[in-house]
Amino acid sequence: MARVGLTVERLVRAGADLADEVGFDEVTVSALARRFDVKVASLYSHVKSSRDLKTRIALLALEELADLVADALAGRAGKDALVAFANVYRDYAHAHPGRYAAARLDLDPETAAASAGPRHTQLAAAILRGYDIPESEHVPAVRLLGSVVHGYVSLEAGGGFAHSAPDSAETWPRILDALDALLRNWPAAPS
Amino acid sequence: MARVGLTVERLVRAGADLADEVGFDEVTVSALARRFDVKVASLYSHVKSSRDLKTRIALLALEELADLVADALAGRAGKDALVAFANVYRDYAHAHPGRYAAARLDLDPETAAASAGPRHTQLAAAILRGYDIPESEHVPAVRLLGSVVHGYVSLEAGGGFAHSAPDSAETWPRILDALDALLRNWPAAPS
DNA sequence: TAGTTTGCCTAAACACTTTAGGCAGCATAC
DNA sequence: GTATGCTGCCTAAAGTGTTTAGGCAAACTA
Repeated sequence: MARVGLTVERLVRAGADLADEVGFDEVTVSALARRFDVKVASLYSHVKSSRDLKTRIALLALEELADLVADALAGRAGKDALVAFANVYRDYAHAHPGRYAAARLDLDPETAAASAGPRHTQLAAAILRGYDIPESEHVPAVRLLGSVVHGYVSLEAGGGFAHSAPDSAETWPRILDALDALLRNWPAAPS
Repeated sequence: MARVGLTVERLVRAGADLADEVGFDEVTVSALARRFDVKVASLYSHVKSSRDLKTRIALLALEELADLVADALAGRAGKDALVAFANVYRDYAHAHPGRYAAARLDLDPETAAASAGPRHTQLAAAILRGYDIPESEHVPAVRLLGSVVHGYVSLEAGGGFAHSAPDSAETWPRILDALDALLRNWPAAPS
């Protein structure tokens, strides 16, 4: 019985690759075992359950994404930063659809709090430093930013823009122009 | 063998209810059979497969939503229409989380084209009539609108805003204010 | 080298999906 | 009012995924 050298890390990484290939919903403990040419039960020493595996893949994706965003934002400000920020998500979703889907998995509150999720919020907030938005409006502005980026990327991934012209790649820069314009002219809060 | 009177319509409606109760991912032919107190195999005369069932639930949800949006938009224009439009989606997602998730199912191109999906696009486009946006910018504007609404609602549903103040219900009106402001001051396309 | 840990195994129970083939309830035709 | 046929729900069975219990051998540790 040759030992293959399974570890949680290897399993999670392979699971993420599998997700990118066949879709996050298709990631299964069985499929992962096949990929390592190992019996299914063997994985259960490393991973508690199918749900646990998926959660770990989600955490990996969130980390990777946060690292990429942090890199992209370094040394940029204003629209430059905004565009870089948004493109990281969109490019990642295209290059790693399974991982991106994983990053959208509903985590339970404690897990979510310990994940890279909050880092994403902070990074988004950092972009606002390049714009003149009152502190009190930062939360809604960050949420809008996240909504637009996630919304566009996810509708695009779901084929929502596939059957109308022009191509979704063409309208994307316009979306960013609009977002930049909005942040430059953020409306005053009503009295 | 008392006949229960299964029909595709009853199954799909019950499936949608089930989705709202336990989550769309948990909707299963078996669970549906249990709900009708009928053997699993019996459902397969009405529904081709589990995938078929889910697709039909998705189509139902898209129809319901489009009808609600159409109703809400009747007799409204400008920001009034925008707010009504966005609220339909958000309220629907809160009241019917499973149906809303179903509406986001990836449909194959032909099915998607025959669904109420295109109606959603048309309804969103109708909102722009209340704003002064050049025809050539309608597509990006509609996509932005859809992205913000879907993005916010889906991040909210995923608990993305759950662990930061203020409550997501409080920032929502500000998001709509911002969206309205953006549509009123849509940036000119770069030369 | 002996003992302990630990990695991967076999075996088995349980759930969901899907197909094949059977029998009985119901509607129609006479 | 009975015969005929369709259809709805059934039983049976095979395939796949999840998960747990318990075993054997490989690899550290002394």
